[in-house]
Amino acid sequence: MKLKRTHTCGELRVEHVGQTVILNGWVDNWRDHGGIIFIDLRDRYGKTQVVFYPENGAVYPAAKKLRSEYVIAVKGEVQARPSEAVNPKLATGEVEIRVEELELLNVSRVPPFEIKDYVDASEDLRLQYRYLDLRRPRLQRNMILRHRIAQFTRRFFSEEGFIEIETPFLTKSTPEGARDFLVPSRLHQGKFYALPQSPQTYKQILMVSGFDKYYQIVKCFRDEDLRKDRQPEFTQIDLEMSFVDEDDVMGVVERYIQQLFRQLFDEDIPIPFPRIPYREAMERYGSDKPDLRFDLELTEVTDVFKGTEFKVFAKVVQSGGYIGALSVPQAWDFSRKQIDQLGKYVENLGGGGLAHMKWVDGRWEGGISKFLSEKEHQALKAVLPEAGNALVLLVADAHREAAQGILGNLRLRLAEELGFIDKSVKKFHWIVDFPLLEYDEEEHRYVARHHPFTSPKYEDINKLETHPEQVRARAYDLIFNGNEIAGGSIRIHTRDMQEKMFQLLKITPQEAERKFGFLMEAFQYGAPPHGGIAFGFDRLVMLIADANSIRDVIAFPKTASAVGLMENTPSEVDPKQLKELGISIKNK
RNA sequence: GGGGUCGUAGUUCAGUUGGUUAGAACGCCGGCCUGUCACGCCGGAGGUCGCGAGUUCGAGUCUCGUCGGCCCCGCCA
Repeated sequence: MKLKRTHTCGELRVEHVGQTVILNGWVDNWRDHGGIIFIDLRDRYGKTQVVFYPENGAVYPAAKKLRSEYVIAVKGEVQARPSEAVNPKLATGEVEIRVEELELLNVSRVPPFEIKDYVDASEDLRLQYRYLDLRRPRLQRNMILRHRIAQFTRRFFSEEGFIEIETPFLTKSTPEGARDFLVPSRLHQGKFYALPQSPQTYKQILMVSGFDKYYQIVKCFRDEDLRKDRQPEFTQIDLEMSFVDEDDVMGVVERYIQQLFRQLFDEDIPIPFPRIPYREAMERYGSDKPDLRFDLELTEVTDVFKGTEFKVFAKVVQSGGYIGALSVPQAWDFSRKQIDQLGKYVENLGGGGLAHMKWVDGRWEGGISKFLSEKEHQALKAVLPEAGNALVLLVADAHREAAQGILGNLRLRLAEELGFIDKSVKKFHWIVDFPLLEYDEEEHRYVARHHPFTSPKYEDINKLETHPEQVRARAYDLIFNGNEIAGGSIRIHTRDMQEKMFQLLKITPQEAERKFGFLMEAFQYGAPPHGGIAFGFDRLVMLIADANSIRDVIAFPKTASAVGLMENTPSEVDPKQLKELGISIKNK
């Protein structure tokens, strides 16, 4: 190319008037008036209007042929626009380039969709032509935002004394947790590496090595089904610190979030964040990641129905279950159809059903009201929050948390439907005191709720063998507007405790040795007390960018079925490659 | 693995009870236009109605299957 840019397309202002400049970029929009031709030239910095006049016989005919997404270089003088032609919507809107020279750097086929934020295209098309989608201002903004947050993150943790250390991608498959992506070994046929679900064990080993404060912005891999906020490969901000307790880890995270919003967006986020025990979150909001931008709390009404004639509830009460209610004044006039839809939603969540009744003008009506006694009517009214007319939704289940979870989902759905959520509000809080273990019905054993390296709370250690389900973990999750954006814990750092934990998880000493022997051995050489946390980086960026999906903040994401539409992955491989790996494909 | 939803022009969508030649907007192509900026005006081209069966005199429309996108449940320590 002859004409190399002297400025970007977002740069020129009135003070450049009179200068001769060169711009490079893409034809964003062209307006041919028969005589004068205007072209908006675009690059990632912005747009600048360039003007071709018919009097310039050398370039004018070539300008006539320019089309969308052609790549051009223009040389010319910056001129002030006539006052009536200033475009206030454009940062460069007070000036334009009177083109003297034009160089066509490349032509473009007509793109499958327009490179404009205001033009919609289906997501599969956008993913297939991801390079064009990424050329659009919105995704460019998202990627640049992601870059700024990543840069801030490195600067912040470095200044806090954290060392960035890379950990391997070719790692060891582990029995607990998510399904691993496996990588076959050519040099060791029949053996496999696993891509890391997280650098968990490596960062703990780094603590044993004395690195004290470690961080990394790192890819992690989990072979599980996708969601709008879950991709098979995703990025974590991973931290680990030695000689710390919960307050130290949570403290540095709070400073990080506060500084992030202050330095990047000049926004004040108050710290420390509230800490809500897991139990309380479930009781009040029916979620371990409640959205606190709106109220609407659950009410336990189990006692109201002690000795009830209403069979469904009677059965639940007898089995020691839970009955909870959600009283929604704003939904008091919901139609039969709307309530039926809520019922279907509950069924889809795996709930037994949704009971309802309405408090209208001082009395109960509709739904299950006719099956309840006058005493129950009064007791229910007394226990529910004071309100006028309201729709009351009731969920009963033998399993307390199952019922609460369903009510929690209803709470969220109703909040969205009824517009309770103020999008401008940012609510951060911690969930703490998680159960260490939960019982896995399928495997008939306890499994770690967080991961098997999480330390139990000191005061609960004596319950490890007698009441494992009551033991609380030294774990904490950071919730941002109802999204889990970080989770971590204080770890086990002695071999004895780690062995005890594996024993509780019904992992045999042999298996523990085979899978985690290196970690337990390391613990025998002066492992310091340590703990850490990991952020879902994509999620954090998604929430800050106000994007609808994690895919909008990842340059090359996969579809919901884990397919790369642009490059067509996964794909079959050459039989020769398989042979080298000692792998044969079993036909279905 | 299960549930929901969508699939019609290059794109975003409309398409009545199953009935003549499947429409609109944007984009694209051609013409006109010297101050537009999501320019304007005139004209034009453009369709395997995702794919495959079936029902029917007749299917974009109904049925079954299948493929794909998206959302949810399960799953995600």
